Amino acid sequence: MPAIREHDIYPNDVEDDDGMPPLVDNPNTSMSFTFFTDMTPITAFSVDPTALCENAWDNPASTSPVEFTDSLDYPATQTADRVSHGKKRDASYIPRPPNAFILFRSSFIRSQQVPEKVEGNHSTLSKIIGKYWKTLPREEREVWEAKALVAQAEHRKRYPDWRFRPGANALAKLKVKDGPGIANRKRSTQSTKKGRGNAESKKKNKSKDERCSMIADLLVEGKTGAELESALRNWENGISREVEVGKGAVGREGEHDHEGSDEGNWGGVFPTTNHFQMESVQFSQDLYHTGHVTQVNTDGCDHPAMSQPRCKTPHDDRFKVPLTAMFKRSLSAPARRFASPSDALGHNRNDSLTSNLTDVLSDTASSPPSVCTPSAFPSEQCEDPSVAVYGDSMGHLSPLVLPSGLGDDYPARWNDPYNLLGAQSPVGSLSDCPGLSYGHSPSVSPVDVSFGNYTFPSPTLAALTATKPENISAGLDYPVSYDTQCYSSYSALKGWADGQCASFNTSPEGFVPQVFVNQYASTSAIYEWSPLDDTIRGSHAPQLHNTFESSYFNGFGF
DNA sequence: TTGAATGAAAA
DNA sequence: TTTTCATTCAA
Repeated sequence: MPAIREHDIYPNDVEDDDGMPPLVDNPNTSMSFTFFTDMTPITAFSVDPTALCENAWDNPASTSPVEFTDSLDYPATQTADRVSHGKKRDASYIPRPPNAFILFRSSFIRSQQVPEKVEGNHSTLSKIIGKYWKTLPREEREVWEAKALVAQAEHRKRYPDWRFRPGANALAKLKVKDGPGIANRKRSTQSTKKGRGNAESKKKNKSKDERCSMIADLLVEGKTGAELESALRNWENGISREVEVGKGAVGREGEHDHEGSDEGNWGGVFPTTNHFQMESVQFSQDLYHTGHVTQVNTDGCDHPAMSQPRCKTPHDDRFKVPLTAMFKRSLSAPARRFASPSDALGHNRNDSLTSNLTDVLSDTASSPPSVCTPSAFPSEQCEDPSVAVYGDSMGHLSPLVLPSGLGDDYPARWNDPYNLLGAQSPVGSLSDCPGLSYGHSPSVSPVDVSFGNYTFPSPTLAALTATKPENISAGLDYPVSYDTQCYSSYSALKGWADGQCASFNTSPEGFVPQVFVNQYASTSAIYEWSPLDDTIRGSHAPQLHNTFESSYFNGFGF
């Protein structure tokens, strides 16, 4: 009996009664995409991240032994002879889209910077790369985040009906042996992986971990290949000698000891002479000459923003919120149609690239909303306007640069969160919204948005509605729900459709009438968003519920 | 290894 | 009903 896999087809929904699309490999999608070859919105990358789209599924992996490339080793179509993790996959298997780290790791391994002699074990390599990953400067990591988003979008286009089904394989295994498959998975205490083993094995693991750390550090120093091998040998010899003379093992010239933790206390600048930066992560210094970047040194390194050297071990908050999450912030975030004080204060609006990525790559009907904005919302039933929940400040957003030139020619986007594109409302104002205390109208008609060579259809409220599965509950399986695992609430933006109020007087508290309708909540609710402090407040649900229907939006072009 | 996504337990 | 978190799976 073949194993059940996440891509397996459930004919006639016999088995799959969750209301979600069947897990069908449907490469013959009817979706069409317009290509705008004259649009190059991403100049922050020396290589257009969308290039990945061309490589991700169609091209074989780079054959260059030294090039640190971003090409992906994904099947154009699922071929029977492809294997993943050494597992045989059947012809219709659809792998998951890679995340940023996976892309980075793949590229890194292909680049063969770490000689086989130094480390050939992929598990260990993963550890090394993981450590190295943590040292990546923010902007470098953002490139991979961007690539991952592109890969995800590409994946979504290619397999619109695909859905991740963790445990499908486990379930199959469960049928074979009585293992802990997803079906009978029980919550347990924290993973017992760590802490296992006796003292000796722990010591061994620590030693291995130190070696990984050392290799990662050498990579950060720019040592690769034979040079890396030699430097590592020296270090290992040093270790051996110190053990011999009874000093015990010391980590990396005795400078520090991780004590099993990745979070050391490296604060000093570590010279970056990385010789193997791939093309797409070689950032033009022009990026910093545009005046767009006002990088704050929040990484604990004493350095100007220009140089962005690495710290051996970042010990700050830079990556506590995944950049990807930031990229996603505008999915359901308010469109800032009013000049925000933040803007007035000169906040750089360069995270528009982030927005571009988000908007381009997002499919509101199936993507999770931000975990950054706001971190939590009042419940739909909240009636207390004092319950204002604070989201992230704009300052936490990506410092990526809006390419000069982008703007005039760039199409307006329906959910441009900072209205960087200067979209004007095509429809009227409050008076156009009869029967409502708060008028609303779409700020712009939905438009397709282009990203590199790709144009993605703008999500529409209609689409949102159309894809809402029946009989859903509690946000689970809901297309725009999001469980962030670590970073607060998914339910914050669940089911929220953007509705923008047209001209309306700012409330005495400074709240701008950005109106949101959670039409999928049990009770529709309307909230106001303030750009003053990025808070959401209020609920005007009861009295407006009956008049605030999606059809109303539809009447305005959604 | 990191990160996205899921699903189910806990709150 | 919402939040948390173990688990799977991308390479």
